[in-house]
Formats: sequence, C-alpha cells, structure tokens
Amino acid sequence: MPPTDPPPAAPTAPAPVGLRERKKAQTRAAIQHQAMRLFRESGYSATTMEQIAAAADVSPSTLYRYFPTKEDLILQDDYDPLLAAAFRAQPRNLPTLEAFRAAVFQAMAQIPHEDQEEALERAYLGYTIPEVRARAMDHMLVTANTLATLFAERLNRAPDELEVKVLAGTVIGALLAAQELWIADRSRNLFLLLDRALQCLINGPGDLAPADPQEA
Amino acid sequence: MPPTDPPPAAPTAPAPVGLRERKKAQTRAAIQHQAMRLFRESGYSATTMEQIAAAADVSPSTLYRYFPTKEDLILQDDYDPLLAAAFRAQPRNLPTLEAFRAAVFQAMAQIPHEDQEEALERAYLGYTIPEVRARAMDHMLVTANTLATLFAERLNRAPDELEVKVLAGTVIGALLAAQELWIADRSRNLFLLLDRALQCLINGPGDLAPADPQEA
DNA sequence: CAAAATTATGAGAGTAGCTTCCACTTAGAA
DNA sequence: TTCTAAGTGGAAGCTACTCTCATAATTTTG
Repeated sequence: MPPTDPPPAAPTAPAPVGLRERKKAQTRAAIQHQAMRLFRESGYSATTMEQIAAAADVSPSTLYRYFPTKEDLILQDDYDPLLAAAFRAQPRNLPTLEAFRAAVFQAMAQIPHEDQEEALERAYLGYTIPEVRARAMDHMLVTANTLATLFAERLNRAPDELEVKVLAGTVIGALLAAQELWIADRSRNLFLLLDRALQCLINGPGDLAPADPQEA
Repeated sequence: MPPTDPPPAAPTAPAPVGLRERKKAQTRAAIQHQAMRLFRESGYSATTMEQIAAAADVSPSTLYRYFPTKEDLILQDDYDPLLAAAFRAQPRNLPTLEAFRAAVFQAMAQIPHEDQEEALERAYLGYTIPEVRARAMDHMLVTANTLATLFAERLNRAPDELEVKVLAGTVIGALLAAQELWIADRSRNLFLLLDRALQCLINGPGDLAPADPQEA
C-alpha cells in the first residue's frame, strides 16, 4: 500500500559483510556521489543519466538498477529506521511528543557529521527541484504511517485510529513548517527549528492568540 | 518559489463571459472528462496522451496546452480560492481552527454534488497512482502556505512565523490523516472524517492517553 | 460591415528518460 | 574446478514532453 521503495537493499541497516555486498555498497556510493557532484556543477535537469553513469564508470543499465529513477539519486537514504529505534528506546513515562522530540535528536546524533552535511544538501535539492520535491513529499506519507505505527505501539492503540493518525499528521506538519523556514534561510539551524516546531505542538493549545505575538 | 501552477486560466474564479472563454472552459472540461473515462476503463499508465487527445477531439499539442503534464489531468481543479473566501468570511471571534472547520463545510456546500463526486474520484486516483500522488503531495505544500497566509492574516501575525506555519502544518496533517482513512475504506464519509480530524486538533491537547481508547 | 490584431489550434519533428531483452562476465559455494 | 546465481553491458523501443511555425477562429477597430 505505501509508495514505491527502492528495490536494491538499503545502504545502512545490515552492514555489508560479503565481498559482493561491499562492492555493491561501494558502487552505490560512487554513483550517488558523482550524481550529486554533477547536479551541483551543471544543475539537475541539465545532467543526464548517461552522464552520471559515465562519471561513475558504470553502464546506464547498471545505474538504473541501483536508482530506478533520477529522483532516487537525491532521495535515497534511510534514516527512518534509526529514528524508529531511537523512539522505541524512549522511557515509557514520557509523553509521546516529548519522546519523539528526544528520539529525533538521539537519532541525529548517531549520524556522522559529514553524512549530515550531505543529507542537508540533498534535502535542499530535494526541495528546490519540483520533480524531486514531489517525490520527497510523497515519502512524507510513508513517514507519516511509520509514525502512526510507532505512536500506536506506544499508546496501545490501533495504528489506523483517527486520533493516532492525526497525531502523526501534526508531527509531519510541524516538520514541514520547520523545513520550509530553513529553506527560506539556510543559515538557520534546521534542527533547532525542528525542535521549536515540536515544542509548539507540545505546549501549544493548537490555537494562537489573535494579536499578541507573545506566548510562553 | 511555490511549485508549478497550471499556466492556462483556472476554470472557476472569473465566470467565463466571452465566447472564447466559454469554448475554452468547454474544451478543458471535455478533455478532463474523457481522460477520466479512459483512466477508469484502461488504467492510468496504459492510457497515452494521444489517446486522450483523440477522444477529446483535439490535437496533442492542444491537449498539452491545457494540461502541461499527464498528472494535471487528475490534479487540476481549484477549490482553494473558494476555501480561502469562505475562511475570510468567518466571524472574527471564532478561534482559528473552528473558523477553518466552518469554512471547509461552507466551501464544500458551494460545490455542485456531481462535481463533488468527480472530485472524490480524482482524489482517489490521485492517491493510488504513485506519480500523481507525488504531485498531489507537492501541492499540499502550496496549500500549507496558503493556509499560513490566511491564518496569519486573521491572527495579525507574519505568515512566516514558526507558530503560524506549524498551525497550518498541523491542519495539513489532519487532512492527510482523514484522507488516508478514507482511502482505506471509501464507504466512509470523507467530510465526516475530516471534521473529526479537525476536532482532534481543536480539543486535543496534542497528546493522547496511553492505554484508554476513550477520550471525549 | 470589413479589415486588422489577437489568440487558439494543428502538425510535425526532435529530445531524453524509463524500461526491456539478451548475451556476457564475474563472484561465491560445493 | 565446476556449478549456480547474480551483476553487468549494449542496444532498441516507448512515450511523455518541448518547440516552432503555419493556419483558423474570435475579438476589436475603422
């Protein structure tokens, strides 16, 4: 039911052991790296799949096997499982949203700094290029369902209960709000914005005072 | 900055007066109607743009002039201005979310029943076909910004304030939750689900009780 | 009412990404 | 070493989509 997932195995979860798996991960990384370089230098749409294949020293058919669509070159990563694990590890007495907020930061802390940089660059491209942004937004639906499942699990409720889904939805909405402000001014700290957005959900009554820009 | 919008004039807002405008609206409707029929009969991807053009009795180039992409055949409508107008017409003393809830139903009431049916069918297709869903989700961003502007206007705040954007984001999240439940079981009333989802936002503390499935 | 200006339409060729097919090579296991 | 399975490469086809220019219709103007 959820949207398309990358057929080839994800890069992180099961650390590659065999020689084959290692080469595969290597090829994937090389392709993605070269693609990002070309996008940076020549622009996304001006870069053809053939150019990327050539730069990464593989054939177009191989490229297509690793990244079924051009957008996947930007979108593919998989930090969601990391976040899920961090969330499950939160103490049960914490309110759901607080637990989520903590999980976000713990998960982020596990990602090497250089990978964070790259993820941010991909996030930016993923927002500015319409086709990619569309796919990225689509992935938000998957994330929303993942969140609903996690929340339901924690709350002893069904994942398809309206209230649970709404809660997950609001979190997604907060993420979007933070992301958008970051895109508008990338000198701001995305994670700080994210934290503040979640804080709005936590203490917010959902509604604001009409005129006064102050609410603590 | 917002995603691509349909270049040709929208069908609703300024009621077509001249002969030219009327013919244009007619052609647009014919194309979209034929496209939906073909999609229903043969499936989305199995239907080519040429077939649609032929069925609507126009040339492919004309088809592209009306609907720049295949997805637009499903996505194009413009009820957002209707909603905006309805929201602006709400009494100022109503809390923001309540005003929005009322606006949704007032706007919906203005849409002829048959058009509602068609909109629902398009919404369904727009969710089940991955490429289209991606574009639909992308449009959610535009809607989120529209909402932020409307809310900011009503609250005497800046539209790019985090709290305002978060509020708009949560509304989007609630809409998504309702839509998803409706997709899972289309015999349910989408607007009722939507209402309940918004209600969750209004009275919800944002967080739920852990074990008890009851909260009134 | 007729001519001019504006705008919609049609036809065609061209681009490029995605997708598929088949033959080949290479890595890992018995 | 031999068998098996998987990754790889080359080429071709399909189709969404773009661009240009000539033609036809509609509106406006004289």
